[in-house]
Amino acid sequence: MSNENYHHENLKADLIKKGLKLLDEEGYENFSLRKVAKACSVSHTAPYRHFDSKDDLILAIAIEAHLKFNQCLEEAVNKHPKDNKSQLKEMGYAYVKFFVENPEYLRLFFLSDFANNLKKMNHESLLNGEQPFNTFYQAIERCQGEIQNREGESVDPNAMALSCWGLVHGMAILIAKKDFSYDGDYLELVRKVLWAGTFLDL
Amino acid sequence: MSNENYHHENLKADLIKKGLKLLDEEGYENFSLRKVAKACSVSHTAPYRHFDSKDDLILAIAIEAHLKFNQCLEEAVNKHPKDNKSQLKEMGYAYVKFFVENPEYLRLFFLSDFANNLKKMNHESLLNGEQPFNTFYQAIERCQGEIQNREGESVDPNAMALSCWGLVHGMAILIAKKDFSYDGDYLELVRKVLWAGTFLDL
DNA sequence: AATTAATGTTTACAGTGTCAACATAATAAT
DNA sequence: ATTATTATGTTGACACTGTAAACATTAATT
Repeated sequence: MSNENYHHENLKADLIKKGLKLLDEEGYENFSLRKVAKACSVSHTAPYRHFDSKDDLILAIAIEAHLKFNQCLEEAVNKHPKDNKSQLKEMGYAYVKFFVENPEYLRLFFLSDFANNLKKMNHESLLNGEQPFNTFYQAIERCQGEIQNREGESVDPNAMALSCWGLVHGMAILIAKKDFSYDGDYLELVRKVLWAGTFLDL
Repeated sequence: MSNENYHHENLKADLIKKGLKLLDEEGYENFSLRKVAKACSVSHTAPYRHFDSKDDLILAIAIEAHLKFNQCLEEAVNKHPKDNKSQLKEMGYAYVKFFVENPEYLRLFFLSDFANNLKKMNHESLLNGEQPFNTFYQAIERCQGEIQNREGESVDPNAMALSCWGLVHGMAILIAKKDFSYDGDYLELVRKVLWAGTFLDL
């Protein structure tokens, strides 16, 4: 560390941090490698010593964001230590809330390179129990025994998973993207949907 | 039309057509104005005589695609001329099917500039009854009188709309993006979810 | 027939991701 | 301790992008 101007103490971490900030501020569309480099006061090719490509940096940022997301979901679970259904409902609410409050993460999670990045991510660092979709999925599985439909039959686990996840995911996107317009408190409406006695009371 | 090489008979329509094709083939990420221009055998700035910007062309393409989407939804409605609930279920199925078969349209519809383009579109040419989300929304409204929850109470229209739309939208995205992995026929599973006696049987 | 508008082309510019060649600092091997 | 090696930075170049300005040609209007 003799010449402070040459070696940036921890550039890799800084690129992720500043990159996430840039993404928040300017949006996915206006995100560029060179801007991130400039934000870190470093030459425009310096990131290549730490990331293979732009997509690779975005992937790293996405992983970072997933950790935040996962934390939100787990906090929701912990609100209802012994009630599986309430866990799942609370988690659905947190799921929507997270994306409504961080709409830019939607693109990061689900659009960065359409399945490619996310697929890679799933197979790598997030498979060690920190994957939010696993967190969500597991909560669904814990409920499975407790759910019947109106005829008292048990429910197809796959149909239930798709249904729960789809509902929550769809609401999050529609609201975050402002496609669903409603003249009131969106999150309150979500609460109503999830606790209406229909969700999970198949 | 004396010199065929100079004036391209109907460049505007051709740009939209070839643009849509390019989008299908190369994906949103690799879509470029110059490629579309080249596909139309025209200089790279010619599109600017018909569209203000790249986003403006994409918007026009998105409108074109919405018409296709809308057609799918209306065909679904017409399968059940007098049964509002069946109309809505069939429409939900068509909704998912459309995006599963045309995954690239997801980005076009919901990511082209995050609400900006779509918002413009909603306020312009698609407000004349051709807007698919209106088609969907109206089907929901037609059902409203027929739906009660388990306690026999009528359901908050807004909660119902968000719930129906959200479920279908979410399933479409999760499946199209291959985030929901299932070892079987996805569309059959969707059918099961929608006809399980839970959807619309609040 | 002359003027104007519509629709093309060429050229130029700044911004992008990425690669190759080079420079410096930190580390390992002698 | 000196040297060789590796890690991490910089500079410069390239092809590609969107877009604006200046110019050219054809179609439409007067």
